[in-house]
Amino acid sequence: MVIRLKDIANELGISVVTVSKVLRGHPDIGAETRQRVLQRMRELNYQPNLAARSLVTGRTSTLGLVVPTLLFPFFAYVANAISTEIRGHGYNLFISSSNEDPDLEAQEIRQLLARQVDVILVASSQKKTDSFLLMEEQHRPYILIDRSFHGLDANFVGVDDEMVGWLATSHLIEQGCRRIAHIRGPEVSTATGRLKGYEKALDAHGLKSQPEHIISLGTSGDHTGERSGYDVTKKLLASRHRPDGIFCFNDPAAFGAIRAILDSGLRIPKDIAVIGCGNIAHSDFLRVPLSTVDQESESIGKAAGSLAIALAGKKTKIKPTKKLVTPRVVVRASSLRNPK
Amino acid sequence: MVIRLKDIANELGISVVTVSKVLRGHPDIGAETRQRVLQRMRELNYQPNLAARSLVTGRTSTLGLVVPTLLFPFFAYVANAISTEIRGHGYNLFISSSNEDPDLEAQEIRQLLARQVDVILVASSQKKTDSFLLMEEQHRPYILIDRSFHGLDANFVGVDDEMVGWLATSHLIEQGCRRIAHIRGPEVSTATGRLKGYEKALDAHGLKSQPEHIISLGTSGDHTGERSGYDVTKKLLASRHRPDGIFCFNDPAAFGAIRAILDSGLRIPKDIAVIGCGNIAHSDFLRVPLSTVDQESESIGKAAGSLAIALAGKKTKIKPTKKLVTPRVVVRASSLRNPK
DNA sequence: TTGAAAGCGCTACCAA
DNA sequence: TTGGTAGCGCTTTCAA
Repeated sequence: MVIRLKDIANELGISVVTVSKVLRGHPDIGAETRQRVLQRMRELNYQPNLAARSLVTGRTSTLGLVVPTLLFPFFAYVANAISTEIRGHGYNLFISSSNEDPDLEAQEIRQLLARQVDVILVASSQKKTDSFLLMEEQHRPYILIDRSFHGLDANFVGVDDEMVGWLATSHLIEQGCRRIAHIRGPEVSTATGRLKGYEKALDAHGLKSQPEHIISLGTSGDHTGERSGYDVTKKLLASRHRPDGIFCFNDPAAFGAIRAILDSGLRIPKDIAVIGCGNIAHSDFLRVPLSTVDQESESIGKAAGSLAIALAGKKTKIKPTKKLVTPRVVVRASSLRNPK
Repeated sequence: MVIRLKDIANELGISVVTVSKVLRGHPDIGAETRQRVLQRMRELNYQPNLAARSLVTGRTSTLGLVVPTLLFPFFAYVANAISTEIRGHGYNLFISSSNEDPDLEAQEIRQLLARQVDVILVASSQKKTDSFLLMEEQHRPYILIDRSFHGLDANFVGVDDEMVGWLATSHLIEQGCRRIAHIRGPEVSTATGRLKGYEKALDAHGLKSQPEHIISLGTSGDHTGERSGYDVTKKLLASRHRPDGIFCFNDPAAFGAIRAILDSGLRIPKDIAVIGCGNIAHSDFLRVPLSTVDQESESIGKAAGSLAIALAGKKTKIKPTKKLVTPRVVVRASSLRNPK
């Protein structure tokens, strides 16, 4: 019922090799033969068995993407962009989500290796680098997305997190904030980068970074950070030097921060200005439209997709590529104190 | 460098068949042999080449999912739920997005067929059923998600759209609305189902359905429906019988509707109550927290995933399964006129 | 309990 | 320009 090369060859009284060559657009085939074959393929709706092809060529024209979750829009956007980028190059994309669980992630990577995917793209939530060493060992190219690892010289595509922190903080400073707090994320490169940018911006403007103004978003059971954002903001508001600006690691944390501030009877941005990161959709419909730093997820996905295709099938390991995308500040009401 | 069955067999001085049997947990292998093989596999980090296995077995243990876009949270949630559901069953999921383009969708389906995926899951944006007939022809099981087709007796998993319309409209009626408008979606099953539920609810409560109160969301270039929602609501507000309640096809349209209503100096929900559909994340942080009908995307994904696994490898076509998930009204400020 | 042989559908290589 | 042969890594069948 499913047509094979051999069926077409038999029907037309020619060899499978000839049909195979036509299929792949091989040059040395007679025009007439080519036409006959192509027509029959079309009539029969022939689709080559790509699993069989893979076995011979050692390449599958598939990519594997592992993300912590698709529920967080950033990863959905990246996935969509990769998918769009590789379409038309004959590639297909396996997507699996690790639910932020390092062990599940390692297992997904092993599974994708078994699937012989040409390149693995991973937004990792691991602490250890075992999975990456496994890929190195098997000479499978891989690309880190969003989160990088210290001491691992790998392909990387992500936003320039230090610049994220720098831009967000500088913006608050420009708006007249002087006691700027930072609600930071967990111990991964994105959070440490943003923190560093925050500190540099304070320094550059002669502002002192107060230890009590850097507070960490708990992660336990709070998927997006909304609730934690609320809780830690409450603490910030109670501190001796109440901040007049807060840079939040991500938008959900900022949602929580805004709720906490309004609950306390303070005004945004007059008393406290708030800026988040991620540019979650519809943030301009919020009670207080949220200023944010856009991570340019589409650019990241596009760059990662095309890098993956470039890497696919390269036998020799080439020098890892690092692509840092430039973030962009989106100013809305939550931080706009001095309308021009 | 990549280990094969044969390598292990040679090392241990046994045959590939024996190793293969151990790999698959075949019963008739001696305990000692099994242990030796398993240990060596672990030491070498052996991963079977699944492409080779597929070629023999005719099954790939892969599923293909085609969605219009991952940018719309509903599809991201469904995809995530499918991914979670099939994990641990040894399945991997190809995800591709058609960007709402019927031709691209057809092409993606062909490609997935060539990949020999065991089952195809598709949230279709097609008008024609050619792709589905192709899958039938190749005896590939497929599952329609979210959108069904008239006259196509296929597996289907989705929310009960008629009940969505019924629940939303009934809720508005309970809140005292008497002139209820509906901003409907395009000519696909989801929109027609919700419209039908809307009309039935009006009927059941002795309310007349006014033609001018049913207005269609344009789709051109407005990805989510926000802008169209705004525009058509403006029209509704200008109509002779201004509605006192609006049921919107989806949440973004409702965002637009809310903006239009507030822009016109009217109050929500006092002058006009609004309810959407989809329960987009963070809708409780909006200027006016949005009431909505939750489509239970996780349930849909879970059901679709387990159905897919049940279908995989079934040679004979079995009677199509229809799974209708029950929607759930989420009441927030945009429609709550009579707090208890 | 173990293994030899055959073959899945395709492509690479080389000869005609 | 065409095609025979071999083989990709695995599983299936059946014999030992």
